[in-house]
Formats: sequence, C-alpha cells, structure tokens
Amino acid sequence: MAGTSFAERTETRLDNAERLCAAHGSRLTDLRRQVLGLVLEAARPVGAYDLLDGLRADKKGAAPPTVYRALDFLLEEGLIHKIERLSAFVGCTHALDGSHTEAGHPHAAQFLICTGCGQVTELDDHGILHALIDATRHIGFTVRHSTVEAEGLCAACRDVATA
Amino acid sequence: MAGTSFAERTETRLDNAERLCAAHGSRLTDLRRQVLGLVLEAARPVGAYDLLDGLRADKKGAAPPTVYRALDFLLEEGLIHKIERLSAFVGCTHALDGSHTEAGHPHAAQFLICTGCGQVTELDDHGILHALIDATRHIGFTVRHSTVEAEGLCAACRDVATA
DNA sequence: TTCAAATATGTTACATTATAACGTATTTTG
DNA sequence: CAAAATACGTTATAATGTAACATATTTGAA
Ligand SMILES: [Zn+2]
Ligand SMILES: [Zn+2]
Ligand SMILES: [Zn+2]
Ligand SMILES: [Zn+2]
Repeated sequence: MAGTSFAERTETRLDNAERLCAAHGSRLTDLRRQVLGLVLEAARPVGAYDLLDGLRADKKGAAPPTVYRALDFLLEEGLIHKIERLSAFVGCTHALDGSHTEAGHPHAAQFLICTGCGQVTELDDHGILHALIDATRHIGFTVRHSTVEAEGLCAACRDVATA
Repeated sequence: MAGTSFAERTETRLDNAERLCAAHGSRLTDLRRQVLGLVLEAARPVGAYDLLDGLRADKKGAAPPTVYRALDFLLEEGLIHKIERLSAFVGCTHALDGSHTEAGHPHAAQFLICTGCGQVTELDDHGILHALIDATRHIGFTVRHSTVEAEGLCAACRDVATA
C-alpha cells in the first residue's frame, strides 16, 4: 500500500478527484492519486522532478516516465494544470474544491504568478476568455485551447514592496 | 564578415531593428543581427537549437550560449517574442514591420498557434489585455508581464478540415 | 591617444525538462 | 479462463537552458 499520507484537506480533494474520474469511466490509480496528492500538498507549482523525488520516498525505483505519465493523465482529466512559464504543475481548484459536478476535463483558465512569493492563483474569468474568442473570431481563427499566464505581484507582496 | 545573406524583406526589417536599437542606445551587433535574421527567415517559430544549426553554417564553433545570449538581447529589445508553449521564437511584427516609431521594448501581445500549418499570428488586442487587467485588479494583483497563447486552427486550415 | 571599465563573445561543462522504446503486470471484458 | 486493453517498470536518450570563466571588442575618460 502506498505509504504516503496526506493532510485531511488533501484527502478530501483526492476523494473528489476519484469521484470525477469514476464519473468519466477512468481510474485514479494509487500511483496517480499519490502524484496528485504531492501536487496538492505543495504550496506552489511543482516541477516534475520534484514530484519524482517525492515519489521516490515511497517507491524507490520511480523514473521520469512514471511521473510524466501520471501528469499526462491528470492533465487530461482536468485535475491539474501546467504552468507553461514555470514548467510546473498545480491542482485545478475548479475541479477539486468546487462543488462543480460538471468539473473535470480541461477547461480554459488564467494563472497569476506572483514573483514575490511564488504563489499561483487560478482564475476562471469569462471576460478574458470572451475577449480572446472575440479577437480571434475576426480573423477566422478557432481556439481549441488557451494559455493565459500573468506574472506580477500579489496584493500581499506589493504591500511589502511599497512599505 | 558574416556570410549569411537574407531576403530583401528581411534586410529591411533588420534595418528597422537596427534603428530601434540605436534609438535605445543599444547595439545590434553582427551576431545579434544574424540570429534575428534567422528568426525572421523562418516561416514559423524557431527553436534555439535550430538557430544554432543555422549559425553554425557560418560560424563553425557556435555553442548554445551564443544563441541564447543573442535571444535574450532580442527579447529585451522587444524585437522577438518567445512562444512558451513551443519553446520557440518569432519576430515581433509590431516592432519590425510597422512604422511604429515608439516600438521596441517588450509589449503585451497574444499569439495564435495553428496546429494545422504551424503558423503563428501575433495579435495586439487591447480588449484581451484590458479584460486581464480588470480581472486581476479585483484581487489586488499587479500584472508586470503577460503570456497569452491560443492553440487552434487558422481560417485556411479549418476550411481544409471541414471540406 | 592610451588605458581602464564596460560590454560582448568564445568555450567547456553541466543542469533541467521531457520522451522513445520495449518489456512486464494488472485490469477489464467476453 | 483467455484475449485485449490498460497501466506500470526500466533503460536510454533527446531537447532545452545555464553556470562559470576566459578572451576579445567597444566605449569613454584621462
Ligand atoms: Zn482549473
Ligand atoms: Zn506574492
Ligand atoms: Zn510584438
Ligand atoms: Zn493553419
């Protein structure tokens, strides 16, 4: 049995994830659950090789494909997002926290990356998405997937900076 | 003297770039000009190692730092953009084509990546930028730099697909 | 002009991120 | 149960990006 044990809140979110997978007819295996748990426990976006280190505490022989395959699955299920600018991964708050019974499967989101504290905030702002769709429709481009990432300072870090 | 020779249109854009640099008090050296030329001649986003291959046709001993340093300079001058999802680089149409005398230095832009033909279109849409600023202001986040990239099908490729 | 400082480039080595390819194990389905 | 599909193990390597330090070139002031 997988030795890793997570905080209660994480277990709750993992259970939510498991329900979403079941509803899609896909399987949140022990390994995938463990990788998702490691992503959720991190306060900030985690790189694949950090996850690999975490996995190795439990499964000695883990190798890159182990973690990348799990990440691919979690991305396809919409349980995590990849922050392109950081080559790192975060849990999808929309899918894991909300009571959104329609969640799961990738969705358009926006990410605010604070260069002060490293925290990433997920937005799900329709205005941004609409502005993008509007601008692209003009020139006949059909959007299938969008990446919106902003770097800057969160409220807390800005207050520190201007103090 | 650098042997690489570019199409006339590229030379024109390189001359524009040189003027912009001069106006900033920075220098578009032979090497940087050559790398920018290679970016501009490519019909699509180019990876750093493709550029390195191109450079090596002319300068036998070129190494990764050679091209990465040139790219860093060109990014800082706002002459090229990096497409994060592709780890690849494109010329900035705003800076190089327009008669925008205020151009140069990085600016917020949006990129449409066609998965059919690989072409990338640069937008400079105020609506998208504004929607992003609006959404972030609400939560006290200050945007310093934004990445907006959409993957999908351009008009031409969509027509082929539905034919 | 001459020399010191700043800037740009050369060069070697390495770090980080990601995937290919193939074999084994487990789960599902008829 | 047996066949097929899915998931995982394992080894090797590809692709992208930097650190560190030496050399060369340009700039600017004495
Ligand atoms: Zn999400
Ligand atoms: Zn912060
Ligand atoms: Zn641009
Ligand atoms: Zn196309």
